[in-house]
Amino acid sequence: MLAIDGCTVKVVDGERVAAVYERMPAAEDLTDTADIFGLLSDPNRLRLLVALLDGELCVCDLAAVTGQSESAVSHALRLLRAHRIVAARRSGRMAYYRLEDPHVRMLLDLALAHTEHTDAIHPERDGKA
Amino acid sequence: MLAIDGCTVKVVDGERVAAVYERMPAAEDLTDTADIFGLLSDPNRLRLLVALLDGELCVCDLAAVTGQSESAVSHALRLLRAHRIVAARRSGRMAYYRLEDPHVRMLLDLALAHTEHTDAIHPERDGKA
DNA sequence: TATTCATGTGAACGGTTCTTCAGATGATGG
DNA sequence: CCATCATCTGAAGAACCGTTCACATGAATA
Repeated sequence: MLAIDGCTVKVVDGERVAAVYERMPAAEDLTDTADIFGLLSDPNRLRLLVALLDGELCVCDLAAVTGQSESAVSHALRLLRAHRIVAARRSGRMAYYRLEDPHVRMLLDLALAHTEHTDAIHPERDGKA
Repeated sequence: MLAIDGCTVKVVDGERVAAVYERMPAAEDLTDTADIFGLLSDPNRLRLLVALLDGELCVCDLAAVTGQSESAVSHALRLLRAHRIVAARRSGRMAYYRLEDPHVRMLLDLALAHTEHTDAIHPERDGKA
């Protein structure tokens, strides 16, 4: 038996449950991490970030490379900018964006390194053991 | 000028655009990667996966540790199972789940290692440069 | 200053996703 | 066989997200 936020729940392996519960990161940290993953969960945003991996690009070039409308790119960059994942440099009426968050860069590197030589799993069939 | 899927677009730095476009991973790979990130973008699913980092747990223990209904846990596990991120071992009427995908494990390790000592960015204020 | 151009923005529509509920399945024990 | 228990499932409603459109902003140029 284990008391979690005031409610007692039945469990099978109480000790493991208590131990895992102890090690569980704070709720706030988990939602922050989930937010980051959420920002990377859109193919078009992913394309933008991948495009920025080797250096800055202006909005219209980003639109060209990623095949999106400039408005869509602007919206996406706004989101990424709000989370400090991306930063803008102004030059006249142009805006040059760069990948600012080294943590996100690592996640991207790791993720891309693997997708290149792993067969993706498509959930057509249910993974019933 | 650059021809992308039949449509000619104006660009500022044509060479860079062409180079970046060359290095851009296949659309399919990008959507697969985005899907993975999407699966990690929900706090409750993240809790489940974190709970499974050190070993298998049954559904009801997962529900207890993560503070979700058993139904919600079952739905989440179904999704993760369909993508082979998680696998189930049956023992009578119990189902013990484990983290099956080493790639996802690496992403989780990397992400959690950083959230512990980085101040999260909350987009209350716009990140206007 | 008027025009053009790159970028930014708000509102709205359409699609997807998360949670819940009620019930199904399938194993266990009397 | 009947009841109970752990898990699974489908349907439904609400909340969320991404794209588009029309327009705003603000810099460059004439």
